[in-house]
Amino acid sequence: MLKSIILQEDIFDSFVFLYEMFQGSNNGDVRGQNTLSTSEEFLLDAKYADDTFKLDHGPCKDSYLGNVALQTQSPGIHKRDSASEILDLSSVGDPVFKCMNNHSSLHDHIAVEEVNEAFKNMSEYETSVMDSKWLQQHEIFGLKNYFEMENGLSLMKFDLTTIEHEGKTSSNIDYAASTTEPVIRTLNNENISGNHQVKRKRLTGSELLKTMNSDVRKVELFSFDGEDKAEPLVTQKRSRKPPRRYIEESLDYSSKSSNRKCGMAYRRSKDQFLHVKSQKQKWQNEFQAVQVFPQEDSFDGNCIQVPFDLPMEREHSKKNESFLVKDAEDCKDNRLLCPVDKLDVEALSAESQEDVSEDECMARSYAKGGGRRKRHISWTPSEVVKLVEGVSQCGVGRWTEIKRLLFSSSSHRTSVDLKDKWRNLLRASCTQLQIKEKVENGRKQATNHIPESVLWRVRELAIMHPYPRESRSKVSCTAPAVSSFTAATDNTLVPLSTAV
DNA sequence: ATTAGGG
DNA sequence: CCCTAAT
Repeated sequence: MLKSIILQEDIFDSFVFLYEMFQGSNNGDVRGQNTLSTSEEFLLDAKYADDTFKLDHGPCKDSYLGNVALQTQSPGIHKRDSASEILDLSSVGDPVFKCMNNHSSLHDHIAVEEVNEAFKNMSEYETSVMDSKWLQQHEIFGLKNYFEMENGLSLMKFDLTTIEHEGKTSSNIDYAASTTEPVIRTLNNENISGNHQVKRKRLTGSELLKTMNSDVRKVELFSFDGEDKAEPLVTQKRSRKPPRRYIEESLDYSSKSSNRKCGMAYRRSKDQFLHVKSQKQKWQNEFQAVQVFPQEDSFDGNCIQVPFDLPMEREHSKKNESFLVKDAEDCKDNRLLCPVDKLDVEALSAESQEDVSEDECMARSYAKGGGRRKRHISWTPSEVVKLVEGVSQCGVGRWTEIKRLLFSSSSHRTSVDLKDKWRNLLRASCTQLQIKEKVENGRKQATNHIPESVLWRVRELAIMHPYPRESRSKVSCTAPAVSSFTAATDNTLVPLSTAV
């Protein structure tokens, strides 16, 4: 039960409560109704905390950690790592609580001993609820939780010094043991360092940690009063479990031939180097395992992940709301976030030198994000035209050839991309044409940024070179519409001459 | 290594 | 776009 209490987030509040109660009720009658309710509260909270811990806490909402200044390449710090990150403060000489929020009655400095005394005076309940001995040793454990309190106005500054771990192949459990060693050890903690760590291990994949270096961090807690002026409270070394991003990065670094980290490099080398499939797939699997990992990294130090997912959302909303954008615009619609992207857009729309700038931008974006997913770059109409032309020349399915002929300059747009785009084009043309047939007078079918003429060519080409299988059904479903139209049109099977 | 196809 | 199977 004690370990559950440790996990409890509002432990500090509980301390405050007990302290107040202790002072208010004047040493004497602490085992009245209040105390009982306190005990229950503790138990309840403990249970709650345990549950939430099992749920792995989910994403963090508060953002006060965004100010954390990272001084190494370390990818970041898991804000809540529960038991494994309980600070080892047992060696702190005279630990004090320091209140940084004014609304608490426990202002300024309060010696832990006082609180401890408060507990001791609850003679009847200390055995059932609190373990005074344990409390003596770990008075401060609530401080860590205090770091994470919702009203936290605190700022954590992590001074990271990575230390080369001797045995690089230390298992996760070993690592965890060393991580939480001083505090956890005394906590009769089979549940914490046993179950939970094992669970964590399963999620992250034990292999990932094999090449980890353990890093020891000196944690300094600052309170800031509106200003940047920060006052160091506690300074303590600790070793912590490597966060997800860190895992990924060292995976990248550890494997020399892995170009996965930078998408550009990966794509490029894909064309040039020999590809070792088994290794690649192994990495992919591991990355997948990592991605399954619950999103508890509320922030990633040097990782700007947001722009990767955000644009997609933006794109959707934008498409729903203002869909009457012109063709020139909508190729930029999903890249409005960072100036780099705007650069990229401009480079894209300026079709001539798109290669160089694209590469540059891509490289930059990948360098930032770590490149777990290729950035979604909208297909420009010119690209679509090129693709259609390529299909008309080489035929459907010869994507590598098309890429070599027309997309050799653009290093993104792999052959697979071409294939996918063609598939999408097919679908788009199908639906759009259907819609158009259905609603002839519909106002400005802006639903497709692709020029209609291009779509017509897509259809023609689709008829000429029917797409292997899946689109066959799609084509067939739209075949009547097309056929009717082709019947109406003069010559549909001469697409090559019909320039766009 | 490429392609088709599902997600 | 990503991932995978099939070739």
